[in-house]
Amino acid sequence: MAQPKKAASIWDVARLAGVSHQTVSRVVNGSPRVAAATRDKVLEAIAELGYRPNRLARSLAGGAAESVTVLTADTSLYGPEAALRGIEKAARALDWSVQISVLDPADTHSDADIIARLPRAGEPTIIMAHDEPGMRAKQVLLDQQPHAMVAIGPYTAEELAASPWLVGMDDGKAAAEATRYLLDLGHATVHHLAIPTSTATFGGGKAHRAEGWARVLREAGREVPEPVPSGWTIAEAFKAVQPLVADPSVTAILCGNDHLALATMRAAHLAGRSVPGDLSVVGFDNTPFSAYTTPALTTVNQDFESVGRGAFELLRHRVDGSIPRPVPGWPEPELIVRETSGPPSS
Amino acid sequence: MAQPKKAASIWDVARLAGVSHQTVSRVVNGSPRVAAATRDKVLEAIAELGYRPNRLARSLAGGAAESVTVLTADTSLYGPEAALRGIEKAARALDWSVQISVLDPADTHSDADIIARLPRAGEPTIIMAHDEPGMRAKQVLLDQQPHAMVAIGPYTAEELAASPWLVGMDDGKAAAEATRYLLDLGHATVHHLAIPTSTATFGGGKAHRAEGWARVLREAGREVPEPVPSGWTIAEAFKAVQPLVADPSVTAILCGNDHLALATMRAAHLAGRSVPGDLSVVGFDNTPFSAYTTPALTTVNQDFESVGRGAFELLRHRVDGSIPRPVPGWPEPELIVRETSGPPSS
DNA sequence: GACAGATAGGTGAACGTTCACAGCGGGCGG
DNA sequence: CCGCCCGCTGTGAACGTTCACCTATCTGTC
Repeated sequence: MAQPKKAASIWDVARLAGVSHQTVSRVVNGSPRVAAATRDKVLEAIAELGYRPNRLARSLAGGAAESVTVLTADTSLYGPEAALRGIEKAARALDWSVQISVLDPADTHSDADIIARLPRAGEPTIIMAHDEPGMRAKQVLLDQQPHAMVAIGPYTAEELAASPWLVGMDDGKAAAEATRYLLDLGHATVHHLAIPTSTATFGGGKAHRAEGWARVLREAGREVPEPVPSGWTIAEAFKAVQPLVADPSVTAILCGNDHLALATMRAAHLAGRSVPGDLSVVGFDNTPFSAYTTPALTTVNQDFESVGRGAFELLRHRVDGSIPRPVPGWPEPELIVRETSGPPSS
Repeated sequence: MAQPKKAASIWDVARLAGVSHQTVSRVVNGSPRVAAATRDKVLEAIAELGYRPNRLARSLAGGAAESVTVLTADTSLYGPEAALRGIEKAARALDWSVQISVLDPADTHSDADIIARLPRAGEPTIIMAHDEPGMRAKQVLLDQQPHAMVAIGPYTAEELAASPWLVGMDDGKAAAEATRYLLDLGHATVHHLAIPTSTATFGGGKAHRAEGWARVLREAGREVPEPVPSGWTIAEAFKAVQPLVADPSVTAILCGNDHLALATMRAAHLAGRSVPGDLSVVGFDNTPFSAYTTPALTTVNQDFESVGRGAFELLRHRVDGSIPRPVPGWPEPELIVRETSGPPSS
């Protein structure tokens, strides 16, 4: 089996079935205006030749795109990885193809560079990055092809409602909830080990983690300690969090994600501070491993995979111009209390 | 800026520069047979129109592919994720585009299905999956387009040398090393919590983790306990490992990857067995978090990102028919001893 | 001073599909 | 019995490239 010969084209099928190439096209695309007998002949020829439509040609000719390009931050981060997974799943179910292109914060991306990432003009695109290159990409695409782009990120309900090309969850609200929880436990204040995107736009977006944390502290009339900026890697977090765990007055740390939380736990352990006895640690994202650390991590669940799926659905509707059907919902971020949080010891 | 108009084509550039479309093509592709003056005119026109070649059209017309399709297992696994990252990085550096398509073990994939994943016949492809669908995909592509495919997986040095389309590291050897280490520590035997791909082909591939583990045990004349099969998720591993941690005669467990190891540590902790006092745990992959668990995980480092990069390089050379240059090497798997392993207590 | 060979550039077809439109019958209303 | 519309099908041109091949013009050689 499996002849290494050239793949059959629509013309080969047409010849074999004794019809025109256009009729084959109609059958393939499920047009209703084809007689049943003809359809069968064509279908038979398709089966015999093992014909498969060529995606490239289809797109070139201006047909349906059936392809998404995902512009993303580093996929070693759990959020982007999970969202990508959701997108891929949803796309695969509809037989769309998925391109990925990582926006490296180290590169400077000109507008043209970003457009060059797309296989063709108007290529449906999902942006998953709220750092500088991500924001720039968003702007470029918004200018050039607003109908064929969707951005995933931390947005408030109002932002989501105002911009039909935005998809995401309100990180700020979730961070607020977690902070309030720690305050209610009796902690005088809560410190924050922040992910890069959170500090970069700190004070800007209402939906960012650091912002939600700070808001609750202010509202409660507590001291708002300077957030401690960390890089994305665990190693960087481990280094950045040292002063925090060394300070006995620090009794609660809200971490920008579960990796940072793990680094914090490790650092606390080495500094001789017990968790949650001396120090409460709360993570973010409910990364799969977080339920299995010892002690198990208290964290905020985020269903990134569903968000990815939702982004894909929205994009699809925007592209084909159908009524912007409400994006299928997903679970709100939710605090999951496990073992790393408790009342302060003193 | 940024007119939402249709993108400029090669013809628009040709018209503006006062040359033929072919000359533009030559300039774009860096053909030497263009007069300097003409080239400048064309370049100027390109700049003015913001022209970017259309990838789709280029591929359709039979030009260089500049595109890879990655057929992969679930990207939530560290190995595939890291390798994909390596591929994407290498591809981006050369301005190639990357498609991803996940092979779901739940689906039955017919040969035609697999071919249908490719945007076009002959599309350069990398396969990263050693489960059933992955093996099938490998076979299909080997039949149809051996010159445009590369497979990543656990292979021995001999397999690698024999099949120029294979790339990978010898997991079996690494597992053997880890097992020998535990034996040398004084453990009577070593138990194995196995990843799905390892048990599925258990006894088959010499390069599989379970195989390397069993080999060392046999060579040392030790009892070879039945390997305990686990699913990929931490939750599944946690469940699967229960009998092992409950058994006081079990003093050392080699885990198929770091996630399984984390589950094992957690289970051991809940069962009241201390690590490494009562039980030594060794993981696999050196997943980023593994250095920051408490106690820090002893594991086997695997540089998947480099392997991914190597696979891309190899593919590129195979596609353009250049001498199969030796794939740039990468670090051999290496045991990293941290805190979860030690001599048996009794 | 004619001719081979190189050098620069152009022409038309091909890639595999969709889109816009034209044609051709047959049924049905007048 | 004529004409009209509708259901089905075919024709030709696009889409944006590259490829194979052809045509000028210039250079140098004998």
